[in-house]
Amino acid sequence: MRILYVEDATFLAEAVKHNLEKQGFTVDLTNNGEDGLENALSDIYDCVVLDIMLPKLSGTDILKRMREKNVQTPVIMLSALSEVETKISHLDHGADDYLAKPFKTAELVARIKALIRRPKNIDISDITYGDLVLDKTNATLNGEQLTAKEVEIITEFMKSPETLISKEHLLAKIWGEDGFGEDNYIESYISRIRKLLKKIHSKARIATIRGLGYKLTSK
Amino acid sequence: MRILYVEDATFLAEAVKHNLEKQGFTVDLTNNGEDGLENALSDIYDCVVLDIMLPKLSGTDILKRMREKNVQTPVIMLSALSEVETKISHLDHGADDYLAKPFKTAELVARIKALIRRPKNIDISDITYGDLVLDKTNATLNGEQLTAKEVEIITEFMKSPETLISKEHLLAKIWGEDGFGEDNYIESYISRIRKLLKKIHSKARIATIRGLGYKLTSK
DNA sequence: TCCTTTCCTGAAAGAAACCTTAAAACAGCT
DNA sequence: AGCTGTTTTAAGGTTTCTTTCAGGAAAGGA
Repeated sequence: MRILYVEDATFLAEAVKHNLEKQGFTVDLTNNGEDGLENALSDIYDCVVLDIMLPKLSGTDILKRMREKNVQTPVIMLSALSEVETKISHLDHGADDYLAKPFKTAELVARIKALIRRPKNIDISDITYGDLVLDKTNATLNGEQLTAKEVEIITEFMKSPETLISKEHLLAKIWGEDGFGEDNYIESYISRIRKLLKKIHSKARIATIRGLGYKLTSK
Repeated sequence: MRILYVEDATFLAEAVKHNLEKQGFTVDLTNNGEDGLENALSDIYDCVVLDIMLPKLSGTDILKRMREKNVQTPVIMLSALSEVETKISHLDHGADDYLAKPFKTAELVARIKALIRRPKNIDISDITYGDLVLDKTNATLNGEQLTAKEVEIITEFMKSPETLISKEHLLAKIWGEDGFGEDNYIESYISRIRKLLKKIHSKARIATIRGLGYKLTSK
């Protein structure tokens, strides 16, 4: 498992690198945005960790360019206090996760592992889970026509099945930016998606975990 | 929102405290490093403000000890020295922000608010103790579904197993602030958690230490 | 031992989170 | 502009969690 870590604070970078290597990862370290981008575009990594504040080219820019070039490596963004508000727009731009500084290395490791073990075929048009087949090109779930928002939501669940997904996450990822979405948007869509699952006679269902979120499960 | 402010200059301390309280914060004041550390380690604050020059124990030391003990409360450092190097070394040690004296109270208030509303990293790593596995991602304990409050309480115990945890601590940490909780809340939940542990057939149990609190133990 | 305090526990009331439905607002077409 | 399908809003109903209450059990002190 090979990881690219772009970070200019050498002190931190070395510490984290050491920790990740202890976990059996191979870690490439880059201390500025330009080199970081170049490495990231090589598309050989299993996961890319980007600090936001970087010399020459910001982490946000790297992420944007990666996705433009259709490099779909999982990305985790790191940020310090002042950049915190941008969390949502990062998820929007295709980051897979986000971690505020300071963080525990153990937590970064946990998140990297979570990203790496999740199914690879994410941006390919078909995602499957159990008896479900989501065809993003045609916007159908097992043949049933979906709306744009339905596709986005179902994608989130199918990308990480059996995993809790919070309303905040969905709002940030799908309604984006200033997150001025309401919980009820989601409740409303969940309701419709459940109807759909029933119609399809899928074994999978969306379970609610009160106070925390939802998860797609077939247990 | 509860704030700890460790400052030996009484004049300044009182003024700042007053201002913060006007903003609706609850403020605990400590005028020396030792007491400051003790309070900080209680881990019930939403933010800790540390002067650096303190009698008995410096702010830097308090910060270091906090992070050692894995207390991740946001910390703002105050100091008369405005040199860049000190700033950096504090941020390295895990401070979240830094303010040079003299400062305007409004500025401090603004920074505290910024820190507090910052989205917390949700710790997704599993916590284990003996035969127990708390999966915070899915809100389960050895597979059993938990409610939000149950997760919070069990987290406290599993973070510090074999350690006495007082009701006051739990109330402050989970029900927050002004002690608007009743002891019986906890007794009630402890009861349910014990049932759960039995159901799981765990060797661990929650022992009562009369008059003082509870602890998670497997002895 | 008896009395007081503290704690436990189950059941019921209350509160909060969530679900569902239908209608209004909106956006993209022709 | 009018039509169509999608998204948002709103409201009331439902479920589940949290708090409250009350009676009983255990612990400790006199």
